[in-house]
Amino acid sequence: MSSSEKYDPRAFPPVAVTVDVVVFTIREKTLRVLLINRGVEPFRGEWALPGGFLKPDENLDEAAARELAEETGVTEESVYLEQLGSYGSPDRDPRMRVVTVAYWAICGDLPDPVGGGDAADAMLIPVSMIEQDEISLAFDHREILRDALQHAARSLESPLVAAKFCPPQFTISELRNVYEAAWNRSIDQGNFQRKIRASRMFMNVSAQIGASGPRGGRPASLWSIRDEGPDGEDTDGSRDSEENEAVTRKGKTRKR
Amino acid sequence: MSSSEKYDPRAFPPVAVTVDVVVFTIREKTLRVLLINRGVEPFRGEWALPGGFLKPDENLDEAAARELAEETGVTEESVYLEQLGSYGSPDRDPRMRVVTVAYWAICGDLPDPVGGGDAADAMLIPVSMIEQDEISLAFDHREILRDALQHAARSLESPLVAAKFCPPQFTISELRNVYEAAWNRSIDQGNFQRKIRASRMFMNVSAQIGASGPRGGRPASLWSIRDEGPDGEDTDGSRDSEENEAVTRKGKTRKR
DNA sequence: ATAGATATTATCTTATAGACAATAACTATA
DNA sequence: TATAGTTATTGTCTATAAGATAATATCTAT
Repeated sequence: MSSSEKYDPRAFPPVAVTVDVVVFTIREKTLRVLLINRGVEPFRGEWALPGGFLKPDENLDEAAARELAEETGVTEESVYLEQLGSYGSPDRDPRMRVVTVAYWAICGDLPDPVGGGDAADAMLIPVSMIEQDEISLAFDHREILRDALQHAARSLESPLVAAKFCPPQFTISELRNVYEAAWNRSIDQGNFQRKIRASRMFMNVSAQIGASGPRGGRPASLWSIRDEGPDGEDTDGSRDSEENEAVTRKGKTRKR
Repeated sequence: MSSSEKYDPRAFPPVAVTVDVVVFTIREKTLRVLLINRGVEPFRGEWALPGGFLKPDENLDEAAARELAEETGVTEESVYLEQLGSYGSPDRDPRMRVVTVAYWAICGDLPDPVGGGDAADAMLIPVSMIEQDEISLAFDHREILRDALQHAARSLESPLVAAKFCPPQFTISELRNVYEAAWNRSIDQGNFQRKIRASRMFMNVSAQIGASGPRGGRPASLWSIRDEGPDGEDTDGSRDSEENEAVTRKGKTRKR
């Protein structure tokens, strides 16, 4: 086909375009994904990613944000939401040709009883259950979720992305828990601390007045994403590197 | 919208799905992209990415491979072709709603006079011309190309991807030229040599019997992608690291 | 006061990147 | 043939970062 006939509006094959969203969050130190139990055929009773039709007047990002809001109630612009890729096998939906544009999102705090409308059920399923085939997904959503996990693991190399799993103010240990949940291995406390402080991506709020955890221990300091300015403050004295730095994934410390 | 009505086939908005391909290659040590001069309205006479409708019986990857073959004649499976992302602003095509799935490709050797059919013209345009706004693109193809360039620059961190710009057998300097063209800065010869050899991603063909360049100089050895096996041979004696290693982008050597 | 738990800092070793110098092997030309 | 120019290849040095590991600080619970 030459490009001159590419945009002939009279002869395009009938295709429906949907947007699906892979919503990640962390619960009980476990990486989880939001799944909807389908109430209708096909795949009735199976779990699927939340999603829906692209509407005539919205672009793809807007459609994804809308789906995210409808399914979770989360509307803040602070949410991390990024396009993952598109899936369009001719038979991925048994009823008609559907191309879906997949997004993935990080929600630091989800309202617990998600789901609504006539969706039969909605749950935050640990991704380990899907990886171990303990749960089967509708359509090609297992493939989408696999790609999303891979993409998320890479994106987490930037601590700024990892911080999206955390509340606005967080301890360095909370941030470390994100990595341990997503990468499924333990990370050395001291080295991680050094890395994060040296990155200068975060700033120290309420210097060392965090509360102790339920099992005691020295209270941690609270951090938040640096709101920049030509040169932000430094509550403590660390003033090391610039602001590149990523958290590496090839370390050898194993999951506890 | 709840997921139960998501797949109602009777009520989906009319959308056309196309596939566009950003084809990169290197000519005269310059990174270039294949563009088609549009022969019809809208954007008649402007440059656009090659692309076309998604056909009823093919998936997205197949459609991209077909477009690539139709527009360039390249059909080898050795070509690097990867999905980039989808673009679906409601007004990106003035005539109707079109969602396009963009791909990007690396062609090591393109037949020079590309283009065919009733496409008015096809050319390999240096990406620097588009970056400097010396050429304007149809639709949102400038945005797509910008994203493709960014994605390609990151993908090049793996020398295996960079090697796709080269013929099956290549010298380390040819491989270095890929980085210099794509990242637009010079790279230290010695350090690059060390890096590539240490990576063990390539193997030494015809040990040191390459021909000299047109301006003389010590002849280079030829390399190709390692075809693995439990432990491939080593024409020379280097036997350093394992097989991770990426080429870093943050160096300070400036473009010559 | 002591044990247990977590946070934070410090040391040491190793690997790698980048800067830079030195050598090797060719072509072209005086 | 000698010499300059060009490219390929190897070597050395330094700075930086990662990982392992230990030491210290500050809390809770008993």
